[in-house]
Order: sequence, then C-alpha cells, then structure tokens
Amino acid sequence: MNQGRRDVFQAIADPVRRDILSLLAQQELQVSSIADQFEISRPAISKHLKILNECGLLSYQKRGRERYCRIQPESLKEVSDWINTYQSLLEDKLDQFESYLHQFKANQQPNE
Amino acid sequence: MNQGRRDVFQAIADPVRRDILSLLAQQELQVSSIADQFEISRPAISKHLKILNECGLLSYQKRGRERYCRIQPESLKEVSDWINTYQSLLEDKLDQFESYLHQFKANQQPNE
DNA sequence: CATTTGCGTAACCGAATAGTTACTTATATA
DNA sequence: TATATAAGTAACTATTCGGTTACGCAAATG
Repeated sequence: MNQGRRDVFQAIADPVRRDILSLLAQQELQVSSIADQFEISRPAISKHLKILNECGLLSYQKRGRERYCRIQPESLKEVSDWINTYQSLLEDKLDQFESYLHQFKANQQPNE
Repeated sequence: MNQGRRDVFQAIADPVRRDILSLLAQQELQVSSIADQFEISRPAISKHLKILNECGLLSYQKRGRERYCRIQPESLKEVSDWINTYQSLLEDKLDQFESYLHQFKANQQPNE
C-alpha cells in the first residue's frame, strides 16, 4: 500500500477504496465502523484510508479516541476534468449512433 | 502486463496509458508511432495497448502489417457515471464555498 | 528469395500493492 | 487503577505491475 505523494487516479483504481468513498458519501464514519463493512482487516482499512487522505479525498477529525472520516470530493474534479476532455469524442460517438438509428429507421420505413 | 478481464478504473490509473489515450484522441495511430512518443520500449507500449483494449478503451484495425489503434471512449462512461454519483456532494461543497463568500462579503461591507 | 519492418509473446526482474499478524499508544470506562 | 477499546505502525508475504531483452512470425520490399 505505501508512501509518497498520491495520485487520485490511482486512489480510485482500487474497488475497496471506491466502496469506502461510497459509504462516506452517505455519512461520516469512524474507522472501525468502516472496517465493519468489509471482510478485510482493520489495519488494511487504515491503509486505504491513509491513501485516500493523501490524495485529498478524505479528511479526518478526531473526537476522543475515535477518528471520524469524511469524504472530500473536490479532488474528484481532477478526474472529472480529465474525462471531460473526452466528452466531445463521446458525443461524436452518440451522434454516430443516432445517425445510425436514423438511417435504420429510414430503411425500415422508406416512405417516411 | 497481465491477464483477465480488465477494469477501466485501473486502466486509467497509469499515466502512460492516459497519455496514450490523449494521443489517440487526436488521431488513429499505429503501434510504433505511439511507441515513438514515449521513452519506454515498444513491447511495454504493446502491453499498455493490450490493457486498454481489454477494458474496451481501444480497438485495433489491422492494415497490412500495421496495426492501427483507435480510442473507444464509451467505456469512460463508467467512470463518468461513477463521478456523477458524487456530483451533488461536489455541488454542496461549492454551495458551502459560495455561502462562505457571501458571508465574508457581508462582513466586509456590513452596510450593503 | 533474402531482408527489413511491424508487432506480439515469453521469460525474467525489481518495485509497488494489498493483505496479514503482532505490537503500541491513547482514550474511555468498570 | 486495571481493563477494554479505537486506531496507527512495523514487519512480513504473496501477488501484481511495469519494465526489460530476446525471440518469432507475417507482411512488405530490395
């Protein structure tokens, strides 16, 4: 799991981390409440949380001996922006599909 | 780099693969033209292409001895959809920031 | 037809990943 | 104050990843 400055693309590559984020989208949770939702050990969860924290997707707030985790979705903007650079390509594809449909329909009902 | 059914989240986690996609967003390219753009070896590029292909982000078209690669952006929808489930959270954050700004402005100019 | 070119595959390697168990520290509680 | 609980850290392990070099094969070309 490891060290160093973290990349949000890599952080969301792991399905466990995506699941953690989706839990936290509903509500703040302390570490062990998160761990309860998974088969893997608590230390493993701790490491995932650390990674999410290091790339800015998660913040901690300590209350007593508990550590509450909150999702910090702003970093997802980086991914969102990246995806958006392909938006026009995606739309072209949709357009192509649309005109295919149109063509198909025209062929089905040639007298329309 | 390995086997099995591929995950688009993992595919885009690697910066080289993201760079390949951005090259292909401009134009179709054959394998060695792609490899020319990178420091790493052609076999390494081949493996990256294979991964992109396995998760549906890239298609091949063979012409003679050349193999042309085309981006297939539809699979990005999966990521896009996932991001969108956090869109409301992101907007809340923006709202919070906005009302913070509003508050700030109000405090700066109390007689407005 | 010999050679070059384009490209995939195999075998290998070091580093990173994701998990484990064992331990420690700090806070809360009986 | 002794004990239980929350959670991080260390050390270790197996697997995956991203790269390499060496090789093979099919298509183009001299």
